Amino acid sequence: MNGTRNRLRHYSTASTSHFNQRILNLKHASGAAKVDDALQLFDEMLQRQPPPSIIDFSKLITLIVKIKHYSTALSLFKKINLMGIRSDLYALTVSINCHFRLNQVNYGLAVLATIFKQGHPPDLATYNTLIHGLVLADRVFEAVELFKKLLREKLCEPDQIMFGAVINGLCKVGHTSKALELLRFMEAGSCKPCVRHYSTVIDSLCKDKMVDDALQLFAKMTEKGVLASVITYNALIHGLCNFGREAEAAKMLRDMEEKGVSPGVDTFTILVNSFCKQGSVKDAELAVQAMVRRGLHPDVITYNALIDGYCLRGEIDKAKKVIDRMMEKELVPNIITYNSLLNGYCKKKRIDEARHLFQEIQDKGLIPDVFTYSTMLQGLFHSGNPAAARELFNKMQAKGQAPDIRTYHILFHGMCENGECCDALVLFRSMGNNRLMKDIGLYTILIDGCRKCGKHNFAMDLFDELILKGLKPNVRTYTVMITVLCQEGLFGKAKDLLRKMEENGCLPNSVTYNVIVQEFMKQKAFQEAEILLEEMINRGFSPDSTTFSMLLHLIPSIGQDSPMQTIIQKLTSIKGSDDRMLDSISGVIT
DNA sequence: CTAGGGTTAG
Repeated sequence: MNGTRNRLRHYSTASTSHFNQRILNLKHASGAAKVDDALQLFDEMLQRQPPPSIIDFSKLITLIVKIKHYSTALSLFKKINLMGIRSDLYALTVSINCHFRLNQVNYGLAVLATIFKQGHPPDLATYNTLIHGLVLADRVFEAVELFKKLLREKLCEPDQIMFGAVINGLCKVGHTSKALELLRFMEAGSCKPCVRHYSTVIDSLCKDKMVDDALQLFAKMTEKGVLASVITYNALIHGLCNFGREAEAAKMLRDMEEKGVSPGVDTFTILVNSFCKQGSVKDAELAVQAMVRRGLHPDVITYNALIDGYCLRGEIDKAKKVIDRMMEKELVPNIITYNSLLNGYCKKKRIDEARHLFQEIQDKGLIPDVFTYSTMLQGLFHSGNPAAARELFNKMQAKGQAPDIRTYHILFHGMCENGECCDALVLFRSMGNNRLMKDIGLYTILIDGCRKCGKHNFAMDLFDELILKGLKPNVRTYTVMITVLCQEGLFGKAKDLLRKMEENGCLPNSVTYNVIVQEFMKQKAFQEAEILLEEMINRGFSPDSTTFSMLLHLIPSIGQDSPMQTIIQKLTSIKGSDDRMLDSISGVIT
């Protein structure tokens, strides 16, 4: 009797270790066959008598979860349960995770109910899975509520992972200040924040345009002896770049290397992208050289940034050369690569080549996405073919690519640009009460579109309408509206609106002032133009080239002691002050 | 926590 049991146990252990070895082998395997191999192993395990334990099955299924085959994982759990093997807390927690990832939150919660029914209290890992899952499913509020309940009722002691999930959730929904509070709470307590927590909040602050606060937090973190990681630096470099602070970003790169943190391909890609966006592809190329010198290989994303940079400047041939360069490195251009190229053609109104490329993309087996269609739409409108554009707009929906807000911006702008503002308004009205009707950008496009079509009344009605709806006009909306009023000769109202926008917390910018000054000059309201010109200069804005040349043409016709004369003098002396921006940058990255 | 593409005022 005893001998039999021992032999059995011995046999069972041997088979388990056999499976364990194969599970371990699979763990380090990669490629497409991995799932198939795992499934085969699963079947073998299922047939084994006596069957392996739930622990062994969970090990295997966890591998399948890691490659994101959540529904497969769930079906395997179901199979073993049908075979009479009961899930333990670990297995149930993995199931919850799968349901959440599949956006089946309610099923996940049903599994939680099973956990309670089985009489095991959930452990920290279960709660972490729940909170993380709720955040992933965009149910951050519930995640935070659960977290608070756990704290309040002392159901568990939150660890760094739980704090991390909550901080991440708060940042995700834009409550960065709450995340910051939680970070302070951690600093004061026993579960101290680590780089990940700081990095999440730093990244979120940067995305909230509070780069300086992010830098402050970075300094504080360093003071506390927490070492920054590549991710921390990437967030800061990205934030700085987004606000044109490339020189500081480059300094940050230096700083990280001095501290022994190696920048990654992504770090350089951020810089490449940023240099391209602000028009300096030359610096972008230098950044690529710098990364290669460090033994890093530019990837598709890096090359795409460069290609986009060239396309934005209309240098399509150079962009194509970059594509050749990346293909030599055996990197395959993707839809994003071609979208940039398509955008290049469309912006240059090379519509035949754009159409050709659009076909070529599909011949290559790539599927045009919202970006592709939106870009092509814009090209068709821009080259004066609104009918073809409308047709494509229908086609994209038929092909299952739903237009997004930007597609609609392009559509309505395109229609108005082609004199179809009445059709645009009809279409706008027919769209019902969805998010589009509350989009201030779309209203701005329509107002300006009606203005360009000469329908000033429609423009003014739209403005009243958006105010009635409680929408907040932005600088662009006000600027367009001021133009409408000026062109109607309603100078008093235009000036009132200029004051009112400020009262509403929306400061006029350089474009606003240039537009109003130009309109006043066009209609020979020189006194008014002069006052506003003075005001704009005092606020640190300078006339654009149009305003400037209008002023120059005025010189012969105004008196020597006119105030306009002194303004012109003032202007000629500050000319040329903007040209020393980009020099410092190329020198910093070496 | 992790870099890339399409949109609106002169």
